[in-house]
Amino acid sequence: MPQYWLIKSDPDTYSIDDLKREMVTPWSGVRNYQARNYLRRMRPGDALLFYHSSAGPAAIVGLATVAKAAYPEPDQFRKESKYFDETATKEKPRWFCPDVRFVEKFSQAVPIEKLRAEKTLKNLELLKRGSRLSVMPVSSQEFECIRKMAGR
DNA sequence: GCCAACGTTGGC
DNA sequence: GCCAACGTTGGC
Repeated sequence: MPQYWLIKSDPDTYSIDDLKREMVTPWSGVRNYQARNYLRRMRPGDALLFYHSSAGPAAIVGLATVAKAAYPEPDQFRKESKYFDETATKEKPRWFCPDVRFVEKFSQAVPIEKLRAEKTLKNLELLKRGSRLSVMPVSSQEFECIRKMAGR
């Protein structure tokens, strides 16, 4: 059974359009342990809701899928990277990233305001007070609800 | 740009 | 191991 997840990205840094152009990208740069643990649980074929944060209006803007299970993230070893982590070693990597593949960009994005108005989504991690997790699981019911809201 | 909420760091 | 200070996130 595929699992469902939501991944956040600041579109000024990396948008759904960037993913559409690249098609596949390593989901690197996550530096939060809970989010990392979720990334490590992802399996090829899992479905990903792509969320744009910080941009007016914040919204779920499309779908992606896991192309490759998480592996040690290269940036943690690269001194010149902003994600360099001197505590990480090749023997004991600290951070992991899956490869993510573009699936579709919604013709109508689902803004956070509409998500909040939906009863089915009342427990969605994204909507919890002060939620800052950038990777989170989504139930199949929540996933289907959001897909319907996007007109799919 | 503001600011509340949160995770991390580091002194003790 | 506590907790204050700090930096970051993210909605508005």
